[in-house]
Amino acid sequence: MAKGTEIDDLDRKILSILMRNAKKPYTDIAKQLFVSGGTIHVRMKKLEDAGIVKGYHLAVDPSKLGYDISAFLGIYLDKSSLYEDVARELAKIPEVVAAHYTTGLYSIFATIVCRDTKHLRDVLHDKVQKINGIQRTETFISLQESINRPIHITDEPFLDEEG
Amino acid sequence: MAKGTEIDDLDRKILSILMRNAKKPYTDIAKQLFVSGGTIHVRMKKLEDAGIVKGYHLAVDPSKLGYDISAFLGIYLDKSSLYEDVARELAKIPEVVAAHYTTGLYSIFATIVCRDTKHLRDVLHDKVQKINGIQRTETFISLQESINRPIHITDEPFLDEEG
DNA sequence: GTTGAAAAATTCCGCCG
DNA sequence: CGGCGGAATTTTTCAAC
Repeated sequence: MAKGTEIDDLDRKILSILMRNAKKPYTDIAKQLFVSGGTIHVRMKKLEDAGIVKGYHLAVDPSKLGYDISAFLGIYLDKSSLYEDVARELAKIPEVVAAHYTTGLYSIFATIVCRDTKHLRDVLHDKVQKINGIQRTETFISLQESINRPIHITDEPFLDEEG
Repeated sequence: MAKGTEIDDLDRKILSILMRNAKKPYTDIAKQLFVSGGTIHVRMKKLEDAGIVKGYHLAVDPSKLGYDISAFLGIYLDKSSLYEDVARELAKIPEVVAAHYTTGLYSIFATIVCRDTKHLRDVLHDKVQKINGIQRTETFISLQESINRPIHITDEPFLDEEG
């Protein structure tokens, strides 16, 4: 895996700012970091071309859209070699927003977001449990999300809007 | 909890598009949905004011920034009443990117992102295990992330870039 | 990495259905 | 009242240095 892209401190600072507020104008970031707007643009193009920046996403409040329940699923497989097949089936369930192949107790760790407890029950019973290769699942319902933030990639404790 | 904001199908479609690509120009979205650019702007302002849109984030590839290990932590507390205190301490650890108070086996479910196995070991041993009130933890290392996507809020199976 | 000018997008406001 | 359309402002983009 060739590593043809050097990331310096300026790149990390730009990313750190945009991870928190992707709408911040390049001109503002430039002022904050004491470089020109063009430099931010060139750096971002490099980071996008290198695949380091994967996309720009809107963060929404699921509960305000009627999605009140999120839950984590620890999934036991009949055989761990079935991982690919099961992951493909999980991807077909729109309520599944994340899935990881993991070490430890479970083979797959998935996150699902549902409207209410009935919806959750339906997804688990009618969709997840029907997937071939899943032995059983353990469900952890999230009662409260206390932390949700991007990874921290700079030395600074905080680097956010306003310059 | 007053519910003073009605979300219609147009709002949901706009959100669905921007959740996948927050950089998409309002003018493009307007064309795709057969309304004017001004309408997109007004709707987005409403959605932001209502707190439905919480922010705009850059998605980055952690491994390309040298963060190769992500892991899930199932945390057992001495007493579940300690949740607030423990959550506050977890928030001080920069490597902790998510934490949920959950039903089921664990009291808290956390996600951490680290550079390598040594870094992970240091975070677990020197930071997490030192927190008062944590009885023990179970660690699930993610070997592969197969699904990671926004919640699905429209009837359409897909609604993305290009109009 | 910078500058400055052209192109594009966002934002705002008066008008219409 | 909610959507429309154009004009003013701001931002992005891209050349040459």
